Amino acid sequence: MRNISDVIEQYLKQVLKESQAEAIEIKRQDIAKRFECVPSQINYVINTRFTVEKGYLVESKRGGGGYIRIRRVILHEKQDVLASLIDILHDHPRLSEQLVENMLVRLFEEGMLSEREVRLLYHLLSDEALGLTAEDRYLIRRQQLLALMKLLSYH
Amino acid sequence: MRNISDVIEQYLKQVLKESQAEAIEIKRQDIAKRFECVPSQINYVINTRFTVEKGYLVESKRGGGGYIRIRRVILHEKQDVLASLIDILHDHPRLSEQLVENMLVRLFEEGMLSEREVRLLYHLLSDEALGLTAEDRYLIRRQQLLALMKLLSYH
DNA sequence: TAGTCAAAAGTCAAAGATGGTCAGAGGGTG
DNA sequence: CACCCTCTGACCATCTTTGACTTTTGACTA
Repeated sequence: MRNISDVIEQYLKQVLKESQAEAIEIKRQDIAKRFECVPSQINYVINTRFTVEKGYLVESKRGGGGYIRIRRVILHEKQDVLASLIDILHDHPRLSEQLVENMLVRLFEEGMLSEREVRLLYHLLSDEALGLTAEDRYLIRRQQLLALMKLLSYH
Repeated sequence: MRNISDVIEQYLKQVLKESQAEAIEIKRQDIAKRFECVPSQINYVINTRFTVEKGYLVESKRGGGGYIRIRRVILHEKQDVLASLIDILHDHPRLSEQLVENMLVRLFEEGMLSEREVRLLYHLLSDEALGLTAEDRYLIRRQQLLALMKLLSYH
């Protein structure tokens, strides 16, 4: 594994998988020690790898007895997944390639898109395919992702 | 071998062949050092020798833990179909919904897209989904259809 | 009860680590 | 000689790592 962030990401996902529960609680300090990095590195990993659109919810508490709780979001209804993704679309003015990818992968994990469809859509929505200005790309992505959600909602 | 680019090309192909995997991951810096050239030389080699038409796919990541991944792919046997569609794209400045539909259906008939994929793409490329001005829609459609062809050109 | 303190976790910006782009110089070949 | 590859380096973009500084919380104390 090339960088420490990836290693920590894998570790946390492993722990999450092994614990049957839908959430795990960690101590930032402990994880930082285990991987010999500064504590804020853990925040970086969480902010970039355990995002809402990827299907994770993170809560935490400071002070004595503090913790970081990472929760895998489980939504049973497809409509709920779509609704939450639409919310995310509205929350993010800048729809980066990364965000688009995260959302598409999420749809795959939820069984709403095939792997091939994800690749296909990701390529069409990439910076490279769209060209234009960043602002225009954000707009197109929003439009097309909304159209996608709409289509998937009455599959 | 007369120039360094050819040497690097051979080297990378050798590594690719020897590793059983279908992809290799390199560090631009390392290769540049090994052949005593500037890093951007590696980009030159990749851009001129490892193109999609030649059956290679290249992905990369910047920053800490960055890499360049070169993947061998098998070209789709229906290159002629794609080429003719690309010609059509270039011949038509105004890519109407109708034209888009025709092209997608053609790809379906050639077995290159599933029915669902056609529906999906048609929806995303529709006037309704795109909004904007007619001129902008033509542009986006061209860009995205070209990206689609490129993607379909290999397995 | 209010104040104090230490123990978490959070934020943010700078520094570090890679890879990408582009335009111009250099060189070989018809 | 002209033209097309190659090669180079300055400058850019992106992702990661680090550390100083901030905020929150709970326990202890006056």
